[in-house]
Amino acid sequence: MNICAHTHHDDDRLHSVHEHGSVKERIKQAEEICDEAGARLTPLRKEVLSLILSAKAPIGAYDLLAKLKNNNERPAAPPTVYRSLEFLLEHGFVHRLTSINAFIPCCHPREGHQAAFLICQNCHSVKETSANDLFDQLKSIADQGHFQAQNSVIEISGMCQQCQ
Amino acid sequence: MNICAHTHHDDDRLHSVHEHGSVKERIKQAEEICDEAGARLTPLRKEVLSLILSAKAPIGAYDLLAKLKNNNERPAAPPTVYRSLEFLLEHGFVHRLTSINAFIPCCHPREGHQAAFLICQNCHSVKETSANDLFDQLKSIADQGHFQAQNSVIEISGMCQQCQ
DNA sequence: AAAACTAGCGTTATAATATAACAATATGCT
DNA sequence: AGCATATTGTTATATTATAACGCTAGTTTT
Repeated sequence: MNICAHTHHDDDRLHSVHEHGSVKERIKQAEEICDEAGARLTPLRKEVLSLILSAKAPIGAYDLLAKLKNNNERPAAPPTVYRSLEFLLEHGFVHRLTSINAFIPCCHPREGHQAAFLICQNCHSVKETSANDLFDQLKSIADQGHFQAQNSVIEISGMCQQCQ
Repeated sequence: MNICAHTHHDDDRLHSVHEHGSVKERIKQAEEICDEAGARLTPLRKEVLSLILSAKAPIGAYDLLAKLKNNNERPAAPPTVYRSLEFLLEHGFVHRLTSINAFIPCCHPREGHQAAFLICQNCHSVKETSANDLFDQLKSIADQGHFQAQNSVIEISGMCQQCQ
């Protein structure tokens, strides 16, 4: 099992930088992935991804919209943001946290993994965990129900270590 | 592990009736639980619960609102529904499916359990599973992240047996 | 090169989901 | 009855998300 943090706590941020690289590096990685896949990381998409990477907590669509408007002349309306988010989700660069209607970067965009999230209700930090055992179990539950799983949402809310 | 269905498929419905009793019986059970807990299952709350029990698929807040308006003279606005839902959620009579913004009855209101849900994207049936092993694993993930879990959302979307 | 096609984005409008704030009424308690 | 509290009514608005249509620029086809 593997836990990655997306947070504003200093210690975690250091850890996070070590693990994930700077925003710039991660954008560059996204560009490479898009090149390989024949997808287009346009300036708009890049900016939205960059905003999500820079945010130190999950960020909502309308917060992204506001930042887009602040940052530049580019006109921006809700579909501008949602379309970019759709692209970023499809290509695995970000995750949607459905229980809080917000978005965070994916720690391991190449892996196409499913993840479980630990969401701190106090400081809004999020830890992304790729727990293979967990997903094996989920799969066995689905199998026992003769259910063909396509997509899973696992979000645990509570209190992170720093906030306890 | 234990799987319960909330669906309109005939075979499942029979199964479901056998398992859970009729709407009337389940309302009665809710009344008993409220009595024990000193909570008040008012006519409004009872009606909302009854609507959720009668629906053969997850039902949204505004659908409930529309049915309330149809059924009687009682005036109804969004807060009417949301407040009842809040009560029913708190007392474990219903679950919220955050990935589809809808509500279903809880199969085992006395147990105060956490559940995982298998949501069919085709027929909108839902199976509720109380998978203890799964929650043990979740707990161990949370522990490893030194995270104090309060609430978990596990929703798997896909295709149920009948729809495959 | 002109025409047809397409992906991406702009723009306007609206749908769908949820809550805040305050007023009125019902219920339980002494 | 009088008081406190819980519940519901009511109005307004916040928040999240999508539909529908048009424009532009780049690409492909002829």
